[in-house]
Amino acid sequence: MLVASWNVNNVIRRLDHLLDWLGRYRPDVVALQELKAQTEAFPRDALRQAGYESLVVGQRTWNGVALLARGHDIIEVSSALPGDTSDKQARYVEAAINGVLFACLYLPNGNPQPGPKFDYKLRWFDRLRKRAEGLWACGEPVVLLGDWNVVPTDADIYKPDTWRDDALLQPEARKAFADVLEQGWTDAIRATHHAQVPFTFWDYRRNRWERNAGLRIDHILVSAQFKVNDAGVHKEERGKESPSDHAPVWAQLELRRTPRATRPAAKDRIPPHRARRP
DNA sequence: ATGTCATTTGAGAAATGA
Repeated sequence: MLVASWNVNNVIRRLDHLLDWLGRYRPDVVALQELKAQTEAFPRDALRQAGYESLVVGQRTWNGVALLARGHDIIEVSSALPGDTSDKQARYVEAAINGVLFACLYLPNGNPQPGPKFDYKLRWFDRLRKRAEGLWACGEPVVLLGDWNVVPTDADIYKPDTWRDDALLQPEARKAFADVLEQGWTDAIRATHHAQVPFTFWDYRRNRWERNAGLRIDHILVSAQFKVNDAGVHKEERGKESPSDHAPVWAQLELRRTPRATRPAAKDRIPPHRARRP
């Protein structure tokens, strides 16, 4: 199963690139962020003609997330991250697709820091950590993917020192990400690239694309039921004319034959009537 | 502080977010 995540930075402006990319790679499930469009304005029909059903949580001007699926229904689980009903920003959508739970997320950027925006980022991250904990424990295969707006380590950025004060590198944000990973999730890019990870974002300013001055802030985390066969970044999308400032990140996943994290193999299970005997 | 890109407000240029 090929899954991918892409912060498209305005889905309407990026529609041609998106359709072209979907046609070339045919991912099974796609998470989109920064739609910058209301739900009614989302190009649902164009995507359906390309073979994709969509579940959209849109918002005027800012934010907006969506899940796309090819050949399977999308069963909505949640259109908001639990934990704060007063939070109206469209940053989270969760759905079941072909027996797998997908959480598409767009974490707050948090700049400038310190300040209220950074506080919001950390609160949002804490709510996500709690949700991830519940999803990990539910026993189903789960994929958490999106724009996490966090550079996990200094190895995930071209030159950390010039970004040291940025919200994306703050120790509190890095710890929040590490705390989610600590639950057991596998970072698909990290697991397949080890020391030399690819970047996923290159700021529009200061010729950062031309200089490959990038950051790794888009992440795909998978639960223990999955084997990550391969993962990467479709970097060429960032080199196109009028690109998003992010490139798509992808992972080729396979369900393990024996989901050990869920339950033991049949031969190892103790029949209930014998287990109850003293 | 700057840069880039796009949008919003409100009617041109400035602020906002990323």
